[in-house]
Amino acid sequence: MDYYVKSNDVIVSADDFDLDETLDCGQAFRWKKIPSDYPCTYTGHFLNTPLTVSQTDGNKFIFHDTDEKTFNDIWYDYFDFGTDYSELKKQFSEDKTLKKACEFAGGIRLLRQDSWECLVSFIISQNNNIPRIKGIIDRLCGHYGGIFPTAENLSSETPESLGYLRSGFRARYIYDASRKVAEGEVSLEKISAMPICEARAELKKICGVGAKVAECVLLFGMHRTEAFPVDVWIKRVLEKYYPNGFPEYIEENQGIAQQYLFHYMRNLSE
DNA sequence: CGCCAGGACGCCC
DNA sequence: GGGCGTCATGGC
Repeated sequence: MDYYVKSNDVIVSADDFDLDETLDCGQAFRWKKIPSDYPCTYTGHFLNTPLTVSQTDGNKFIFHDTDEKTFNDIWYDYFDFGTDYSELKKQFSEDKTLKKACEFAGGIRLLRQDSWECLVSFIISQNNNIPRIKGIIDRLCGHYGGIFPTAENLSSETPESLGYLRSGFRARYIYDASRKVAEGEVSLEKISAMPICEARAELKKICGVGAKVAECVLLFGMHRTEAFPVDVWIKRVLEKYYPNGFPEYIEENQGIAQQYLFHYMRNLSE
């Protein structure tokens, strides 16, 4: 990754990075593709910091209206520019199926998202499809002025007052997560530093957080790259390509491998 | 219309 | 421990 500042933009050249593949592969739900003069432009947030970013050609990116400090303090980490994905994909490609998945969408990067937003987002994700998950989160943020609400914000709601989300049975789960986090009964900060088994158990204290959601929070919201969420798509991958188990040598990065496989399997038939 | 979705939970055996 | 029905909503 290399960059320079030009007027109000930070211009980045980065390999192993594709905006469509990274921002629309089911790890984050709040980035929106918008029309622009560039081939591909997305707008979104990390916490309260907004960003509009374009991909101009293969490996050139424009972080619009961004100063050098904001880029270094926020976006460098958010887009995981400190990780060598080329090296990771080289390791993954020792496995035949993963090699195909990496070739299919080699521009996926594991975003370092906010743990609280991830927790709520993946509670909403259960037994749900991606377009509708996005809709519910959109209504949630819309209700709070376009910003993802804090646990304190949401703990003053009730499952009933969350009706505007049309999130169904998940409303009381959102409320329970908000209350427990706001009151300190569950500390996401402490969980992120725990050994992974303890972290899983701690997350599951929240109603509506089971094995899959806990794994997603660990992977996407705490960058625990050994976390391995198994949803229906990954279940199909495991049954079809890994009847004897997933390669052990990938273990500490199996969450990242999972992202390539998820995207590969989901788009295979399209 | 029916089937499905980045599942969790309670109940049953 | 594993199997099964239920949960609310809407995308396709």
